[in-house]
Amino acid sequence: MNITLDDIARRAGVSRATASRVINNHPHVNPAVRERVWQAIRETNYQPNLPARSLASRRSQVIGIIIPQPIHTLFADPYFPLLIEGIAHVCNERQFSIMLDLATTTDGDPYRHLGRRGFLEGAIVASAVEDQFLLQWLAQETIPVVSVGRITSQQAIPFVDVNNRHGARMLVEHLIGQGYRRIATITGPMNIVAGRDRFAGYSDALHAAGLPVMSELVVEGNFSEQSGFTAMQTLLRLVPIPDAVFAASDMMALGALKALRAAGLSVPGDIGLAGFDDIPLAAAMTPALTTVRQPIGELGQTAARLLLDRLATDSLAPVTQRVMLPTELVIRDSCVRQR
Amino acid sequence: MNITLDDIARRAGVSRATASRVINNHPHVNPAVRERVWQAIRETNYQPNLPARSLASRRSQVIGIIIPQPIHTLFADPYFPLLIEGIAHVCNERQFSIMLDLATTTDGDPYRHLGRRGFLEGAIVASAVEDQFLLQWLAQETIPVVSVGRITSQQAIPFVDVNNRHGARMLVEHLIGQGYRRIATITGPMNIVAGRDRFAGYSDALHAAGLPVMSELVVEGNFSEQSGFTAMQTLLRLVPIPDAVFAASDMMALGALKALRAAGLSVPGDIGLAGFDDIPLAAAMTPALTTVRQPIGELGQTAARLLLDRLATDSLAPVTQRVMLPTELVIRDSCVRQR
DNA sequence: CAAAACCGTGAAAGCGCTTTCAGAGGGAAG
DNA sequence: CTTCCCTCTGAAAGCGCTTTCACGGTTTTG
Repeated sequence: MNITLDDIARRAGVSRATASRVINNHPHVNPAVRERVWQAIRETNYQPNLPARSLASRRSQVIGIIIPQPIHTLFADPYFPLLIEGIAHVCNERQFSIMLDLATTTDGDPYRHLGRRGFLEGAIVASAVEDQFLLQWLAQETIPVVSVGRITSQQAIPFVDVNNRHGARMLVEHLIGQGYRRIATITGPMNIVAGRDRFAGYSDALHAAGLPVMSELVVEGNFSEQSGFTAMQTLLRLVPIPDAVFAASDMMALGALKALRAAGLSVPGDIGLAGFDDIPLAAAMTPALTTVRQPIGELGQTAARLLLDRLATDSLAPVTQRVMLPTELVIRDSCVRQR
Repeated sequence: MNITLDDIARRAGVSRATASRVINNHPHVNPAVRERVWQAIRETNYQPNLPARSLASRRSQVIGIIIPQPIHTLFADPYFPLLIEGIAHVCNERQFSIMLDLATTTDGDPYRHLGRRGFLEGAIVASAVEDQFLLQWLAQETIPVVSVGRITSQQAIPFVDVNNRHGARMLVEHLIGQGYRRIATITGPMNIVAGRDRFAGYSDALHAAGLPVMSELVVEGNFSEQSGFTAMQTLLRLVPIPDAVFAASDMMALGALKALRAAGLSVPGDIGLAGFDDIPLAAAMTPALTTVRQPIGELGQTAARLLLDRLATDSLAPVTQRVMLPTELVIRDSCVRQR
């Protein structure tokens, strides 16, 4: 019923093997023959059968994206869409398909063994909370994995990351330079490397300036707007309140801003505010948010390239690659010390 | 190297056929044998090879979700995540995987023929702009498709939808009941049925009340917050300005609200505002938004069930099913006529 | 000018599963 | 005691492709 490679071969007067070579762009095929085969393909509008191809070649041309978070939280923050877009861009170029593992992100069995089952050739894992499921999966899975952001306990996994610590430090040093002294921070989740690193950068800057890190000024969030709102409310109960706040993500900064507004405080008039990520929204906020830019799309592209390059070279050597992308301080209006 | 079904069969002392029967829960297998096979599977931690299974059975257990929009717009609105979540829920229950076709939503070839290529067993298409690509794809693809929202020109496609027209009418009648007379609307895209229907409901309500539909009071948006903002700015240039605005999506209502605030107008003090969708944000806005609730998650679940049921019955008869889900008027604080 | 290298091609052997078919055995029906 | 019909099982034939191997023919090399 469906057109198969045999049909094409017969139509072009060649063997199945040759037809396969043409489709896969293998060398050593007479140009005239090559053209005959292509013509047959065009005439019949032939579409190769993917499962058959996967079975025979052991390559599915599909990679998975694994983000261990509920799907709605996943899309509340523009970070992930931008990351995925970067990945998708590279995958499209190289004719790979992407499977967003939604089972992981909803209520299904997390981490079904799509790799061992021959479905995925590789996977990109992002924003990895180091939970038991993830580690178990990584241990059992046999396909190449690239991580966006490091996973502490799995040093063998290639990753692409930004220098969170350095970026955060630059930012907080900027705050100190503006004259702020009682600087609070709303951190990311401390079970994620990015969360810990940005906090470390905050500490670094304070230490370097001879300022103490006071635990009352440190509140843990989870990168979401809501958590930023709540954390800010906590900070506002301090006496005196902080004179500036470094939120470890722009979305948390947004939440914090809303809490400040609700409390009748103005930014930067009454209190300075800074974020991290430089999502598009940051520039559009009032006041425009001072933040640290991380090249999110590039992060995705790089991760995809790392993975696809690895898949292309059949060398089984575990190429442990690490790529660090630079961050950049973006100074806007949300933390200007008023005299 | 990898464990195959043959290994399992040998280990359990049965034929490959029997092992396959056990795995697929076929009847007519001796319980004792069944248990032996399961034990072998457990002991070896066997994972069946998916491509091989697809090839042999012609069923991949994967469905596609196709939303013909750039990925970042896709996630700016909570509508799609909620829809996807609904679909994912049902798919997880039935051991199906979901492929979010990101090639469609980014810059790749839209609509690769994943179905004809044996990769997808079925597809759900949502928010379908009736462009040439979509129609061409629908014409060529041979797998079952279910649509969320109708596609005018393709009446044969089963769909699940809400009664947009009726919902919009109820809402606008509520506005009229509040005493508003100069009621503007920011419509959805008019090349999508939902956009046209909500506008039709608006017209219905005005006609029924003997009010004219004035073209200056109708501005087309595209469901996005940004478009709501822009459209509201347009409406604010009218003299006099409208006394109420019906935005055909909550996100557009949010955009409109921001434009009103920027113009120094208060809602509902100076102007009434209403939306459509009842996304979680609607209740959280200040003022809380009066809107029309559509059961987004249920929409996704129903679509998935329709598709999966269809796949389960091998009957080739094109079962054209239509499901309409109810909408509900949700009255909050954004359009209360002040006396 | 023989040997070696290379090019272009087809036959055939799988990849790991599902599914049909046939058959053995046992109990119920005639 | 046949005949028929279940239940359970294995052999075998694919599903549609890739890839190895072998082989003739043509070039290049020493």
